[in-house]
Amino acid sequence: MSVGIKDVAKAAGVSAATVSRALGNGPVSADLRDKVEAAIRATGYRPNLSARRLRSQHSRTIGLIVSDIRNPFFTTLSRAVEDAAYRADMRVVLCNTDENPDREAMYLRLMQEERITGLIYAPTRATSARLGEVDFDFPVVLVDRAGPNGAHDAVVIDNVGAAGTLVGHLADQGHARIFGLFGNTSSTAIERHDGYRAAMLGRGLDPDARFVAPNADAAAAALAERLATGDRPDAVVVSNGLMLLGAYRALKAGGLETPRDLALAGFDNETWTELVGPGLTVIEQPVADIGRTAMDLLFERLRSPDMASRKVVLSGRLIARGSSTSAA
Amino acid sequence: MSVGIKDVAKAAGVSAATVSRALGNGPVSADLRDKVEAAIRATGYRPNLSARRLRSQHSRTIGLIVSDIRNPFFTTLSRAVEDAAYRADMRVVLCNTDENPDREAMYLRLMQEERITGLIYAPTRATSARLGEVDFDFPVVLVDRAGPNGAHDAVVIDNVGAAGTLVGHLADQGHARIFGLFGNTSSTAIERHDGYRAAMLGRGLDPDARFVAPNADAAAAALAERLATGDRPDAVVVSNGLMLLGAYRALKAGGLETPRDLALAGFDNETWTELVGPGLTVIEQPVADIGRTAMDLLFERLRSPDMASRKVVLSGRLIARGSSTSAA
DNA sequence: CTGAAAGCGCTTACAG
DNA sequence: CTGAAAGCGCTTACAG
Repeated sequence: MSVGIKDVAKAAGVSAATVSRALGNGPVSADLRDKVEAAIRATGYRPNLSARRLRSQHSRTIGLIVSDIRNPFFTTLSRAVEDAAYRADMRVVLCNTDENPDREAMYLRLMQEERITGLIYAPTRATSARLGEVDFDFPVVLVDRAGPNGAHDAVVIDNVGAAGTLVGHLADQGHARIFGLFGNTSSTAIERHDGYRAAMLGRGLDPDARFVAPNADAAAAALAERLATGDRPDAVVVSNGLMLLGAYRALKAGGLETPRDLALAGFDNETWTELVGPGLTVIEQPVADIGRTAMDLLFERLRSPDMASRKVVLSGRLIARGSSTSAA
Repeated sequence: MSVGIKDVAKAAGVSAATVSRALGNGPVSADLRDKVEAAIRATGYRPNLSARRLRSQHSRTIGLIVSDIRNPFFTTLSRAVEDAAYRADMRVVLCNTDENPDREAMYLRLMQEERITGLIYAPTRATSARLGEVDFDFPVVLVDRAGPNGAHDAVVIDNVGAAGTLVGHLADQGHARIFGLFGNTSSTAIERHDGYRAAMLGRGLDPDARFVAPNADAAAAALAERLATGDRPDAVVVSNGLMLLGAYRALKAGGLETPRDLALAGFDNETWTELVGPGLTVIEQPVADIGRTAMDLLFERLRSPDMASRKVVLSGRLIARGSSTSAA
């Protein structure tokens, strides 16, 4: 029923090998190449990628494992990865772990079964620590979250530094009681907490942090709870975009305005942060750059498998907006 | 190097056929099944999906072609599709056309080469019209944008009705000069325009519409231009989330506030629409339902290839917020 | 329930 | 440059 390479060969009066060569720009005379191309058009032939991958032992497939594509950070990252992949004539298999180690393990298995060429990977915290012990059959580039040093190539931002910048900015505006809200599933959140804590202590301020699930609802609940205690902080720092959204909603629900009642700042320059009230102060991450750089590292690694592993650290950029200025 | 099914067979003391059966829960005695499972654990065997697909003639792969995963509508849709796919133990190949017919054609070719099981597809407008003529080797379910009637299964919302609802709502608030801004690449935008136009005429109001590229910048530029003409409309309706964002930015940039100077309403209940000013009035689409329904239709179609084609029309829901209330 | 054999649709040495 | 043949790693009738 479906037309195969032999049908094309027959139609063109050549061997299947010649058709294959014409397809993969192997050495074929112009004469035969024309005949093959005509036969392909006539038959509507489309090569079977499964057969090609099996025979050639190249899947030309990039795996991409993230927590949730709906997180704008990963949405943008995935476009950058896909664009780079398709430019290199490769496919992307996208997987969402929802920060669930079981799903993650299942997808890592899938990556093996797909015999992927390489993996771009944001591991959950549980897995991240053990990343030195496992070895994969393909090169891995970690994004957003680095693993044990030296185990894999990685592209991250300077989370400790960025969190410190945020605290410094708030302190410069006269805030002293800065409450920190951090995710509890990624190494990234831990690092941001470390940067927060170090910057607080460095300025003689008391750290006041909480770790919660990295989503809007959990962040909103945690902030509401913290505000209900009576001794209200005068600024809040939040470790990612989804949590920042939750924090903003909690303030709104509590009838609090920023910066009037409380300063608010966090990570990820999402669309809405610029639009609400006087704008929210955020650290902007070079997300598309992270994706492109990760693909670059991957391709270089494929070329030079034995090169020492590299970690590229990009920096976040402080965008100071109304939510943090004019101290209380 | 890599361990294959024969290595497992040898380790377990059985034939490759038995290993294959144990993997695919074919008929295997408990005894041998145990041995095979032990051998798999011992060898770390992972089946090669390319080989399996080639031999079984089932790719267990769903294609998903959308314009841009960064459009929140498609972000949410893709998660719903992926979740349904992985529940059915299938893979998803995600493609972004950027509304570019060439890219689209290339991805349709890719779908053939992957021998996908079925396709969830939001065609560009150029292709949409010719969809009755092409026939694919796999079932297709259109989403967001329907094609020529009866050609394929489809899941859409009632765009004409929803746009009419929006116009009706604005008119009820006392607005008469309602400017409409619509995308120029999708049948969806056309339908929304039709609904807008019909509702305007039905109320004795003069339609005043423009079609532009469906992105934030183009919408912002078009609205700014329209406002510069002097005879300012008192309400603006916009046909999707990205364009609504552009429109909102243009108002802000022009020092205009909503609803004080102008009412604003549009499609897609994106996060930020609830947060800005008094909130933006929008039509919310049941996006995850659209994705799930599309997958349901696809699976039913695979079961019953000859069933007459079905179009499921879901309805959008009006969420009236501050941006449209209290007429000028 | 189990195994030996054929074959899915390609690509790639090998020989010419 | 070209073709005949082997083989990638599986699954699936076929026979027992």
